[in-house]
Amino acid sequence: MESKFDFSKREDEIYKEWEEGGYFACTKDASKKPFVVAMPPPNITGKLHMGHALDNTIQDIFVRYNRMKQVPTLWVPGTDHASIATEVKVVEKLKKEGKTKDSVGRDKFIEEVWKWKNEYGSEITKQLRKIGSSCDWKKEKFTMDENCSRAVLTVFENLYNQGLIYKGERLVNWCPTCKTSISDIEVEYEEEPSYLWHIKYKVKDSDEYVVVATTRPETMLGDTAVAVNPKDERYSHLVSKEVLLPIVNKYIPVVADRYVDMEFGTGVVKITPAHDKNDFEVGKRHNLEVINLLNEDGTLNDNALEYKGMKLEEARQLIVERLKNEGYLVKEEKYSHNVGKCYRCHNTIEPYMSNQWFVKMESLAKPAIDAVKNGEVTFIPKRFEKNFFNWMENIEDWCISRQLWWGHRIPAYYCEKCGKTIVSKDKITLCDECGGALHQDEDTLDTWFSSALWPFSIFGWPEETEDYKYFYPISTLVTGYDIIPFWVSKMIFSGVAYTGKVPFKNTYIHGLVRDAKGRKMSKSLGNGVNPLDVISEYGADALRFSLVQNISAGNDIRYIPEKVEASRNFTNKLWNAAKFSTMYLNDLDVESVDNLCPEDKWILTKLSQVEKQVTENIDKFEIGVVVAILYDFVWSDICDSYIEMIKPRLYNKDLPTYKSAIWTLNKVLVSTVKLLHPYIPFITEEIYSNLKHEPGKLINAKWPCDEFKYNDETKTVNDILDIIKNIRNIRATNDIQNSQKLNIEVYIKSNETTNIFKECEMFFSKMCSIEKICYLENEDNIEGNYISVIIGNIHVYVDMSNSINSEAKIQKLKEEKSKAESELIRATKMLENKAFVEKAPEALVNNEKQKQSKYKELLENIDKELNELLNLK
RNA sequence: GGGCGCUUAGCUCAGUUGGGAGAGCAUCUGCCUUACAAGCAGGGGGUCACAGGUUCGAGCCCUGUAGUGCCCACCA
Repeated sequence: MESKFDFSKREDEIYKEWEEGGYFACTKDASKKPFVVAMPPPNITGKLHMGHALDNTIQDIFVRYNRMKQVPTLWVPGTDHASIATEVKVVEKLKKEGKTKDSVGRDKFIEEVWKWKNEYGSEITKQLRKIGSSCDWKKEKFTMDENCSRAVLTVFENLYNQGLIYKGERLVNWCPTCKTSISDIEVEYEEEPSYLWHIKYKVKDSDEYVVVATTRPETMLGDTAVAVNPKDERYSHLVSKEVLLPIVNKYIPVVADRYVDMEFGTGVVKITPAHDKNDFEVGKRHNLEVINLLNEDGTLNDNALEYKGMKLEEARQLIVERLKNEGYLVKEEKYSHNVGKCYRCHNTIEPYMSNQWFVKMESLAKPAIDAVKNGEVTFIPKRFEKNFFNWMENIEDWCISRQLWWGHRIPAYYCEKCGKTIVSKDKITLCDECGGALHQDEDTLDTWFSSALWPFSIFGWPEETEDYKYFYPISTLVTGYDIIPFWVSKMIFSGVAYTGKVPFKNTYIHGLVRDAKGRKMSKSLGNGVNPLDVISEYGADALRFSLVQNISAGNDIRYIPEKVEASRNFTNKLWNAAKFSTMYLNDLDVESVDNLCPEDKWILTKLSQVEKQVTENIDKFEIGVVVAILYDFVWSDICDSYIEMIKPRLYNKDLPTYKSAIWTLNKVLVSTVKLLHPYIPFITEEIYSNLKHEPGKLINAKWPCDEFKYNDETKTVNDILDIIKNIRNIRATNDIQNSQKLNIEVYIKSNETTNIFKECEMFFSKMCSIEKICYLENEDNIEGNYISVIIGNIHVYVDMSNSINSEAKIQKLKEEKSKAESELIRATKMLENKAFVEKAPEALVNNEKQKQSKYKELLENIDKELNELLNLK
């Protein structure tokens, strides 16, 4: 084996072998329930970031684990057409060429986007290969594929026919930069400093004024009323009178509406139905005129008098100036408030009247809520169910139309002759009523409309394909909590509504990857870490391992470079252990061995225990726990203990136990790389190829399920390791170098333990430089300068006569004494507590009793030794 | 305003039905011992945010307080 794993070269090569060898494909087996994962499709404009790295590592862990358990396993990859993001990219590209969307026209533009997609859209899938995602690329899907599109159109038509999709003039969130509507959840709010302007309106036929407070004085051009609270006695006499709207110079009514908060501002609100959601509702209740002030690009339109053509910001300044000059402005108060921003371009969103398509949510939400409530879908961790309920129970109708060209065009057709609207999943050209020509709706659908269908559209739904029948619903969805409202909840209600089944059983929710200071990684902060850079420096295995080490579901993790380094060190440690074992593998010419030593039985038993724990925890989605168990097993048990214990055997070919050491080491490493493969797939595959095992690659090797249970050997070897640690500690505290040999005398009560102990004698010389071991018939005759180590039923006396440092020894004994005393007190106190003895489980009480007698005995011994030493002085 | 988290060693975090506080990194001491200095051996370090409660027993369950973060709502 090479001295180091050349990850930069081998990771790519190994991945190629897997992909070209067809190892990612799933062989259907009707007798087995498959394990299926659908990758959250990244945007075709996307670049791999740490969130993808984490999300895909977790999916890959579950996938590789199930594959090795010989479950038919399928992971379907794919990408999302990302309407806004992609359209923006292509518009930018056209701009550089001096063209615009309109100058090239719709058909040509779409062509351009496809060209762009074919050129750049697979960037992200290449990058996903770099981190080792074992998905079946032959089944890769795209949300604008024929199949997926068919699903989208079918759903649209069905929902329309059920009356669950409607078109209407509504106030929507309008992004003047992207020139499209966006849904409520696509608006992000940011707090911005501003002013609260107090403006006075004169009451008609009276000398009285009312003062309104507003953060948006420019919208007064579209005011059609002022409102007060019906209970507000200050203003009740004004209700249904009229006030003069400054600048516009027209009278508008005073209305009473419960929406007005008497406590806030002056208690009088200007009502602009066309540009504020609440005002729109008030307007509906009072039949107010709706005056739209804006063009699509966010400039003011004809209704804005002399401010026509200006940007809102510009108009605001002029209007405030003018109000001031004309004496209408009574107060200018500093105020900060939330401003809605587009989640794509981060420009300010305007509430804007337009004709849009909506999905009626209420009847769709309910069955989805039920599916989660009755456990058909579970969230891991469970607390995210509350998030889901909170979102679904307060859901409003979903605005699904977008004024974009890239995406699924809405399958609604309008008759130019009779005006009829026909919705059809199939392309139609003539009106079925009057035979007139039809033209299709210009809008496209929200990207999330198609991703909502992902778990079944990828299998060919609405066709009842073989794949759909076998693979749907998928087993586990893995995603971050930030897209529960965008995507997870939509998939759940869609699955239930259209296929009659929940789309997935388990939803594993992970957190966000933040920077070392806990900040969200973002372009504007420039604190993003590129996973590809990390991979080229440390390897994909190290990155994967560091991302899942010590994580718990749903909680954010911080990206800390030292953690990757530690992970790299771990993979290196594993590599070296394997390299060590391969030095001897040529001599392993037998299938099985019979003369196993206690340490072999010990490590094999530990392996069985680890295998069991790993399986149990991964089945509970406890990835962080699994990683910790394996890390400890490899580093501490295999490397620090087992390999050190068998070195004397390996260094001597003539020993009858030479081959059993090699056999065991190989056996343990083969199983261990299997257990580790889901986390660090590349290096384990490479190591596996160097070990002795049944033919084949690790990626689909059989998950180990060896059952070794040598309890006596395991207990005794554990105790011996404990004793060795104590002797090493005695050396350190007494400043005794390893070059100076020590002798020990051993007393063991049980014959069984004595036999095992005797087989392990050589550990003492190798691991803590013990020269001579004497066995005692009883302990009564112990005399002279000894330090005792008592572990289990093994009593070891370290002969200190040649390494006299009586001060240090007295010190050490005193420490031991005080420790033993406090332990004894603790146990005694607990046992004196009647309530404890009566109510605690019996095993626990017995345990304390055992401790009590053990420490009593220990204390006697220590006292004896101490007295001897003190008498000597 | 409504909801959900978090607070455990210097740092980053685990801690799964309540049963003597853990890891990695950092730190200190001693080691180039023929798998590995990306290493080996040993050590130090915590009133589990605070205050009450339930319990024989609480990091864990309940109530409250403080700090901190996120999501939803959007009072102009």
